[in-house]
Amino acid sequence: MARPRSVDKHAAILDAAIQVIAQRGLAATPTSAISKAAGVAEGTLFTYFKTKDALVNALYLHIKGEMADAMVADFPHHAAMRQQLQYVWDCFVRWGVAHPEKKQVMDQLKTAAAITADTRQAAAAPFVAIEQLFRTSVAHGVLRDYPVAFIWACMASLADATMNAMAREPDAAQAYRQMGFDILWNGIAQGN
Amino acid sequence: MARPRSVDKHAAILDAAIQVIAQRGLAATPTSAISKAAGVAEGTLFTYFKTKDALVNALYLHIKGEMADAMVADFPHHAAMRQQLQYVWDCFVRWGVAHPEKKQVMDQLKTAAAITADTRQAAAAPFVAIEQLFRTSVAHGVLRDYPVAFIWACMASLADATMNAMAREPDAAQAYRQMGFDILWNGIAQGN
DNA sequence: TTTAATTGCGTGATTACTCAGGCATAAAGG
DNA sequence: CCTTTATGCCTGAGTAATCACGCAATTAAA
Repeated sequence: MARPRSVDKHAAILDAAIQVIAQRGLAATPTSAISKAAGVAEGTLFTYFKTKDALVNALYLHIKGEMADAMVADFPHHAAMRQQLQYVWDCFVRWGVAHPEKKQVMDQLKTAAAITADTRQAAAAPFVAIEQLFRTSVAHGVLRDYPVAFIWACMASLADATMNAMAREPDAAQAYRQMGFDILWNGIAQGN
Repeated sequence: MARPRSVDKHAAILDAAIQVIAQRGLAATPTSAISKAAGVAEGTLFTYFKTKDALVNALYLHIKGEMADAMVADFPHHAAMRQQLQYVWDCFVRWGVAHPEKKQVMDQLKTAAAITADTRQAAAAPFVAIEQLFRTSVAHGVLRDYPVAFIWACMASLADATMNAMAREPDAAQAYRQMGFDILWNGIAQGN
């Protein structure tokens, strides 16, 4: 019976937040800059997000969800585990290079006090499938018997370093992508 | 002919900044909180550091310098390269566990817009010795022929993941320390 | 006696969020 | 199909709070 909220505006605000935060840094971006970039009034931002912190948490979930989507699409369910892992790695790392602003924002949000523990937990949910891949690989003896959470953390941190190298030297991006994966694979795969 | 600046106060301000920033996050720590924690007046903080950004940059250099010191002391110059690398790794990772507040602050500063490019470059200087270790290792065929800067980035990121795991599960800290190093070593050492 | 550190209140700038008035939309009723 | 009406979105100037830093008076070292 009333004017509905606009999905477009919701998305525009999140997109604007990505652009502005990537450029200016989270601490230096006032809500006014975000609303202005989104093409809405300052007040409107607060009908879509109760507080700035709420916006930032929503942004975190939004970007993490996109990352997970990119890694799950076209997953080679019947390939060998090494191929599956490489697929996940490639998606991960390519996503970062294809969306540098989003990666920069994630770098900021990772350590932001505004992100609650609940949000961090919820953001991990879409990645259970990949954790399952690790679990299976360990069970089959393909990977060394390390805690799955630790393997995941090592992969994420290596991917981060790799994406930075790819961004810094775009000409050698493909080489770094493979180097990074080789380091990961040699690090965690069971030698024989 | 005049009252000299106090080395103690300079140090007290840096120490206080570490404590407060680790607890509240960089964005949420006003200079007043730092000066209060340091036991000096607000104005005094600004005779030791021109601006808040200057303080933050000095803090970055201070902590990075400490890290480098921890890794260079008692370095086993005549040991095998694997032992040398493991020594560096152990120092690095133990430093993080021994100084959790400092590590937290570094996590914040790593992505802080306040840190200038100059500061980042200056902070890298004390680590040239370790970069040299990598260079030599690559030249001798001990490590794979990857760019030294990339190897360094991978080590730093893996160390970060390892320190987080050690902090989360102190009982398994030693196990994680070794796991992390094994992953690194297997990842970058030349197989034969 | 001179110089500069020290103090802590003052201040101008910034910012997250509010709110009153206006307006668009969806449902109800004809 | 048109009108009515209730609902809640949209706007942007306003506000209270916060903060980095300045400054005039005071104090301590040389």
